[in-house]
Amino acid sequence: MSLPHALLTSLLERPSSGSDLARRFDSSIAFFWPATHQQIYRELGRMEQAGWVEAMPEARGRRKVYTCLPAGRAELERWAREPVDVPVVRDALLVRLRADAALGPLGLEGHLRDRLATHESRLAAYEEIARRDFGRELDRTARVQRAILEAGIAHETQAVQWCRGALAALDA
Amino acid sequence: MSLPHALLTSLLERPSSGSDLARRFDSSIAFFWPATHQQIYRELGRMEQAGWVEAMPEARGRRKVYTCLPAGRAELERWAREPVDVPVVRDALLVRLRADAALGPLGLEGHLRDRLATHESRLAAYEEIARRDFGRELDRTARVQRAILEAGIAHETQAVQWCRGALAALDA
DNA sequence: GTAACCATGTAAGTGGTTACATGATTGC
DNA sequence: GCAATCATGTAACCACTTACATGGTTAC
Repeated sequence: MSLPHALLTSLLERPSSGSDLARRFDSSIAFFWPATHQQIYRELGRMEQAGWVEAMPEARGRRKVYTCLPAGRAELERWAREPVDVPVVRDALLVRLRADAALGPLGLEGHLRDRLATHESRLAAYEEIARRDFGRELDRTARVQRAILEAGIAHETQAVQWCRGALAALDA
Repeated sequence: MSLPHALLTSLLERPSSGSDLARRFDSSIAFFWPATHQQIYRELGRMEQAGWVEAMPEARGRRKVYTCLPAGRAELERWAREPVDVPVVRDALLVRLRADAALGPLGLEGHLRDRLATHESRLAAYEEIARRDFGRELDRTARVQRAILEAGIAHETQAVQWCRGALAALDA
C-alpha cells in the first residue's frame, strides 16, 4: 500500500489539491505508481482522517489544498524503513507467446510491433527529461531523482531490445 | 484477465490437476503471471462451467485432472488476437527513493542491496535454464519459448545493473 | 491407527478500475 | 446566460491476497 506514501512525498514537494496531484502523478510518478483521481481523492480523505495531512479549502473556489503534517512526515520515514517487495510482473503478451508456442503461429507480430513503438516513445520521452533536468553537476537530491528516472530508462531500453529480438524469433 | 488463458495453455501442454498447475506455475509461468492455488482452483471451476476444460476425477484419488477441450483451444486463439495492454509497473522502492530525495537520506541502501541479491539470483536461475534447455539448434517452438525466457533474463539483467547504479548514487 | 501431509476448496478483506454524479467555474 | 470544462466525489465490480477448513492419502 504505497499510494498514500507516494502522495505524502508529492505533498512534501509542494502542497496541492487532488486534481493537482492527479495531474502530477500522470506526468511523473505514473511510471512507477500510477493512480486515478478516484483513488487519489479516496486516499486523501483517509490521510486526513489519520492526521497525516491537512485540507485547506481555497477562499472562493471549490478546490481543497492539502499539506503534509509532521505526523505524515513521520509516517513516511517509518514506512521507508519497512521491507519492500520486489514488484510483481504480469505480462499478458508473454502469456500469448506461450500460447503461440503451444498452438503454433498466432500472428503476434502486430502486438510486438505495437509494444515496441510504445517503449520507443516512452524511452525518447524519458531521455528528453534526463537531458533537460540532469545535464549538469548534480547534488545528492538530484542524483537520487536521476536514479529514479534511470530506472525508467533502463526498463524501456531493455524492453525495446527484447521486442526486437522477439520479433526476430517469430520471423525466422 | 489472462489467468484462464495461461491455464488453458498449460493444460494444452499437458493435462493436469489443480495442484500440478500450482506447482508448474510456481516454477515457470510465475515470472510473468504468478497465481496462487486458490486463484487456480476458482478459475478451473469457471472454465469448466464455460465448457473450456473437462475434469476427470482420478480413480482412487481425490485429484481431478483437467483437459483442455476444443472450445478452450478456440477461446485461446480468439483471445490471443485481442489487444494487449503494456503491463503496469508499481514499484514501492522507487516511491521510497522519491521520499528519500524529498526528505533527505533515509538509509535505503539495505533495501537496494536486498533487491540486487534477488535479481542476481533470479538471473542466475534463468541463465541456467537457458543453458540447459536452449543450448542447441532450435525449431520455431523452442525459439518462441526462448524468447519468453529472454524477457526474464533481460529484465533481471537490467534490474541488476540499475541497482548497482542506484547504490552508487546514494553512496557518493 | 495415528500423525503428517496433500489436494481441494471457502470466506473475508483490499487495492485498483470503471461508470456515473454533482455542483462550481470559465469561455464565449 | 449557456455550454463546456473542472474539481470533487460515490458506487459497483473484480482480481488478487490471506487466513482458514476439510477430508483423503501416505509414512511409520
